[in-house]
Amino acid sequence: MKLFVRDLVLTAARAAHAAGVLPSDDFPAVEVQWPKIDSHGDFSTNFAMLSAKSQKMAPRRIAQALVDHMPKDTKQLARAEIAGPGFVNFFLHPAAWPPVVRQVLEADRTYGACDIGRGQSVQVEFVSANPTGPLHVGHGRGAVVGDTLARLLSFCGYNVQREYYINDSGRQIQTLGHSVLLRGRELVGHTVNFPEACYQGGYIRTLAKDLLEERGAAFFEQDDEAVAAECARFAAGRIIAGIRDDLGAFGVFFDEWFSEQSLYDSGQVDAVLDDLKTSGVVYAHEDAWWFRTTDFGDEKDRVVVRGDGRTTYFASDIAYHQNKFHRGFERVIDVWGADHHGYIPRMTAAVQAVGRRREQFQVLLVQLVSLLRGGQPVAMGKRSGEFITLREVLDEVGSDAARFIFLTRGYDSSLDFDLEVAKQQSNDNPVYYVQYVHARIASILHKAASQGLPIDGWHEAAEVHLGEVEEIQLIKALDRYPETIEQSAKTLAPHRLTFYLRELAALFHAYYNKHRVLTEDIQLTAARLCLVLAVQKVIRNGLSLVGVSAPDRM
RNA sequence: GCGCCUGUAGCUCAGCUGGAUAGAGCAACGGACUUCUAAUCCGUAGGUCGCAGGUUCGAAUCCUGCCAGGCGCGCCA
Repeated sequence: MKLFVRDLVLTAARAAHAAGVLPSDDFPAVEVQWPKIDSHGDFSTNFAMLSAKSQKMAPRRIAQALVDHMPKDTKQLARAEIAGPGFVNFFLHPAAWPPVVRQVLEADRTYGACDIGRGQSVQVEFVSANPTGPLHVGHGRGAVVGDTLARLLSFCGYNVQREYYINDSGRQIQTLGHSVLLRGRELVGHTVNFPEACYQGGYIRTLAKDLLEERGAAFFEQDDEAVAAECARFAAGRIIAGIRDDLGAFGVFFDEWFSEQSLYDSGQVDAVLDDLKTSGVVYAHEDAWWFRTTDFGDEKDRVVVRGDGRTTYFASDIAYHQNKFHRGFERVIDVWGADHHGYIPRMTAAVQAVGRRREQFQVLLVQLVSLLRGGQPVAMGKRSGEFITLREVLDEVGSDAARFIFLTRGYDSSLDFDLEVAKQQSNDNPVYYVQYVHARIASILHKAASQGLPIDGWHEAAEVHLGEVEEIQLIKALDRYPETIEQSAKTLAPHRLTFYLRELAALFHAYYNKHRVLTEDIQLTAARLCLVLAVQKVIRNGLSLVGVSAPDRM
């Protein structure tokens, strides 16, 4: 509907120019917005103010010219008026709205989809937690942000791939292997001194026990590097499998689990370092190799190969991101924890050094989650291993509530996740508020069906019988859905979708409390069934993009 | 010290990349179930958008400088 108004403005402007009222045909991009106040109409445009310069005219005079040349042959437009400094406000005829309901019903699951992506190949990399222990709530937030973003982008015509990067190389993995080995030795009767640097969590013992069952006691009696490596491989494999299960229970799935080690095995790390050495981006200083990230705006150069010859994490990350682009992604989005923000300048430097544009690489920093229970912080010791896992949270509050709550704020502000609130089946808990709409409508439809009423799609009665204020407001909200989707995809802001859903839900609940859908009047009932069915579809579509179920009963 | 994020109602947060009289939800107070689900709704109250300048027709939004909180600044990952 917004597009319709945009066309009105443009044709009016052209007509005014043709009639000689507007001197210039250099028009700005037409912006149409939804006014907050009813008296400002259904839509408004700031076109007159924006073109004041190029027209060399006062905004209100331009606005007048627009209004004078507004197409007269349209039935949807009731009137256009000038207001304030030069806004043109559009008032639509109530009959302009019901066709939106028809669009929703006909488009069904594809309502709101668009093609701004034009098949562009995008990778979203998220979670990517080290395989040294189970996921916690913070990872959960990253998982939901990344996953929902991927769903949104793909709904908007992007060709999306979801990837999890496994840091299965380097120090942490060695430590993991060592930790398991030591716990294994304990199990077979040795007294060991368990260093603080090792992983303290109880899951290490479980892993050791599993390994003991599989390989027998003799395995832990050996004492060499190979055994520790074996432990590491075993433990990492198990942990990743666990992570995969936990994410699956959360409705998060990946197309690719990419191994860091594979970059070393295939020689890609060495290859990219060699290339960068020849091009001079990587240089020797003292006894290490440095990346000239300052050339790309970083505050200091960064080491890629240490004095002892070992590469840094950064080195493999350069190779990794080069690899991403080699695989054909035109755009790469990384979702990171906010504590990694210092890493962004060097990573964008790396992306540019391997020949890509800065805009092709974006990082989303997801802020911290504080876990609470009834307002009190839950202790989340890192080293101690005393933390609540994502799995435990899911078991307690359920995937729907957890996912929705993670999206009730923008990812760039920190979030309090209260277990008690998340569990509550009350209006403190926004998931149920939205889901309840779906259930209520399902219930209406159920009853309608039992009375033999038509509930399968568009009915012409809706053309003339949807005129209540609450009905028009609902339809206007339905009309806004496609743009909400597009905007959240464009700005990479999945939380906008949950906010929209709450708004739509509020409008529906208000409508529901004021008007009955099933009435004595068959035509009216048929019309309202159409509306309510359309609302249900949009709720269902929106929830599905967020990865939340749309129950028929609650 | 430098950098990033945040600062909006008592609390938790939105605010459609610059629009008109800044919005929700909690909490508080007062109302609505014989009806298609009260996990809901209606009403009341609540504001110097951290502070000070600047940019322009117009600023919560953009720029600068302060103030406060969080995080980061390794040849760690």
